[in-house]
Amino acid sequence: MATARRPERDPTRPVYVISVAATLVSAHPRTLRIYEDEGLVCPARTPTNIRLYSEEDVRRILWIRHLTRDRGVNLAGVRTLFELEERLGKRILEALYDEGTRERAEARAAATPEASAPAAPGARAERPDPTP
Amino acid sequence: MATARRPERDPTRPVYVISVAATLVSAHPRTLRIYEDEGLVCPARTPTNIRLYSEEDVRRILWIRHLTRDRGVNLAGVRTLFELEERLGKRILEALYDEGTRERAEARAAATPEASAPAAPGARAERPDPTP
DNA sequence: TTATCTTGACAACACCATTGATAGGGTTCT
DNA sequence: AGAACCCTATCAATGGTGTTGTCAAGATAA
Repeated sequence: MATARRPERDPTRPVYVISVAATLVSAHPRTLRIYEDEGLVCPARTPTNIRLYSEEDVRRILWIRHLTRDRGVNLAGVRTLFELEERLGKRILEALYDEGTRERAEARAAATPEASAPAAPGARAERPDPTP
Repeated sequence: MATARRPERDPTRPVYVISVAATLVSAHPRTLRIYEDEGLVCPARTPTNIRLYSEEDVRRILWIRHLTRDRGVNLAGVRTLFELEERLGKRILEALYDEGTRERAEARAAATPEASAPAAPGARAERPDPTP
């Protein structure tokens, strides 16, 4: 705090209302509500029940969009993938994005402690903290 | 042959023609051909081009049946799950079947080197050895 | 006040999974 | 040789899914 230059860059912070989030992921608000009904995303709510999506929520939705649109996976498949990811502990989905290089991925996993994902396929550049 | 007591217990051995394999997994032969067209199974062929499914092939198909019928995952989702499994090295799908025990799964993964699968969920007692 | 949010229902559209039937032709077994 | 199975390929019916869209009646935010 103090400086107030960088207020709160927490990616878990709920900030986007549904219309904004829908625009960010190129989907209909209706679609986002369906994702929530299916248990794939859980946006926060204001005290007055308005949905607020965080960066992380948006990222998650971008994964859903990628899996469904680019890979043809249905929502049941997405649910299974997410469940598997949670069960196994870590970001297994990103392995799909390392096109053809498994060995190097393992080497990198041993080298870097975090941050190896080239962001979600549809996601733009996900910089953890540029702090200009 | 010889003793015929323990002929070949190799689960990779191609033994079942399509009609038999279809019966084993409760599916139409047509369906099995579709799975193959989709690249989800690769049964061996006789020199005269007849499909022969191994125990492993049958198990794989049982996984497909479980994922599609019980979990509602479509074939694209199955493909993604299989791809992920191959990318990550090993049997991640079984984590879905360990109802509610992740920590123990990790402990077991460090302990046992192989063989932990309780067979495919939908699979009925999976007789690996009819041995007539 | 006006725009945007909430839930719920209904619908259209195109695609998908599965089973099934058909055709013409090859293989296996009795 | 004949029956029963396999091959590929095509066409179709059935039921389900993903996505977008709209309408309603009401709460919230600028």
